[in-house]
Amino acid sequence: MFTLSEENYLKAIYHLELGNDGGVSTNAIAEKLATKASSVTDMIKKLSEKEVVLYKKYKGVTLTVLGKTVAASVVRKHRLWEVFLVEKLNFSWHEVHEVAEQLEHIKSAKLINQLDRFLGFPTHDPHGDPIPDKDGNLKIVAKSLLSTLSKNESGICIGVDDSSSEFLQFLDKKGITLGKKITILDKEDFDDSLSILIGDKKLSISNKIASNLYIRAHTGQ
Amino acid sequence: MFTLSEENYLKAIYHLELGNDGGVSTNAIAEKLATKASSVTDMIKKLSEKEVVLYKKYKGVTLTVLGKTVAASVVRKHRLWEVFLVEKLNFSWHEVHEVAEQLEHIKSAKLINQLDRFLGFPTHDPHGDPIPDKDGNLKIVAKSLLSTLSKNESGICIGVDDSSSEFLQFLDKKGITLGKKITILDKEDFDDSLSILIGDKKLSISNKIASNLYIRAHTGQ
DNA sequence: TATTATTTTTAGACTTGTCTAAAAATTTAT
DNA sequence: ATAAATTTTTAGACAAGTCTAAAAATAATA
Repeated sequence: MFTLSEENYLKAIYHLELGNDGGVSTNAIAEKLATKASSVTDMIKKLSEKEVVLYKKYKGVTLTVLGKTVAASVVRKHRLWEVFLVEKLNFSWHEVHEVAEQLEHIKSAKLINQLDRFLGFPTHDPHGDPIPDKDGNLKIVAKSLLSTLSKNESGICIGVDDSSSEFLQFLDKKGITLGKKITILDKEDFDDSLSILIGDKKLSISNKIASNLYIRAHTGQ
Repeated sequence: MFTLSEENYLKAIYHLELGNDGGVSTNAIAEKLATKASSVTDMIKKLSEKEVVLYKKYKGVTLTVLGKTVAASVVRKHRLWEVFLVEKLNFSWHEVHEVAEQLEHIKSAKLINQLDRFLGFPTHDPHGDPIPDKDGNLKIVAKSLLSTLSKNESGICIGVDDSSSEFLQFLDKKGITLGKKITILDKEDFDDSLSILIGDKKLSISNKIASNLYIRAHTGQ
């Protein structure tokens, strides 16, 4: 069994490994968890003894198969609870993270399996992130950043890269939500801003916004 | 804000105060929380500084108004989550306690208010215990132990005194659930066992069982 | 490659919540 | 009312998780 703190470290390492493949640095973990590098070293030693991470001094850390399983289970719980909060308790997508951060540590296999069933076995959370299955596997959906589309291309908005409360509330204000069709009307060379059509509304958005929105990738046109 | 441990102490004191009115003893708290009296003394000092309990050395402890509010809020959360688990996630009444013991510490006012609404503002948990309202008040329903009824009297089963997993599973096996009508057919002087009619079934139960079942009290016959 | 800068680890300390063992206060019984 | 038994508190210790400051290792630069 793992403590709340151990679970948080495993989750952090899991997310960091998905970004850069190869070992994860002490400093990167420290920054992600808003703690100090020395604390990370201490915890890594403990996790290493529990055989959930591989660790060589000064060489960074990687999750073992067991570690990956534990981390994925925490992520699975986090995202299922987020779905619950939005679908059943009328939370907005920008309000769920903090609460899910607590709920993800509740220990009960039956609870999470029944919750999964109750929610209809969802595959993605309210931000479009995939929900790991019972074995920790996640179905990767091909996706592109809106900023990479060309003029006249279009697609369905399926996720966000930055899921900070501020960004999500900004999207709410602009009427940008998951599932909506977006078409690039024009691209401005000067500042890479975009003119888009979303639903029946025309909007102008900055490149920064477009670089944080995922669009379902097309095979054909 | 209160730590998990502080909340557990407040809850324990709250439950003990409902039983015996007057100050709660260090030993009683220690037994309830399966800890040592010395640990209780330490924690009581901290709670006293936080002004949630009144404490005089060697004289036991009582909750302040603030302490009672905090404790009731924890109990409210515990019982609402129990309703959720039974009503929505198909848990049995004997499976909910352990999980609710964890869920009761999740901090989010919106979560608990929305959960309350989602469940239809329930007034009692799956064991028949009342759910405190937002202000910590609970509606006391007049109730009697089944063992106190006389021959030919009847009533509705509305709760249990002992809500241990073993007892609840025993009741399941016998087909005794909340909401069912029970009629005393006969009382045995020898061992105070009862012959009862529950639904359309005749059962013989010991006095120990009858002393752990609550029946809605009648004003008239 | 030698030196500087950065990253990582170690050493020692602090907090929270717990424990054991012994002392002090209270209660019970003679 | 004094002695015995019980309850409660104090004193000192420990584990988990964190921190600061300093040392060691690695990486970057001249």
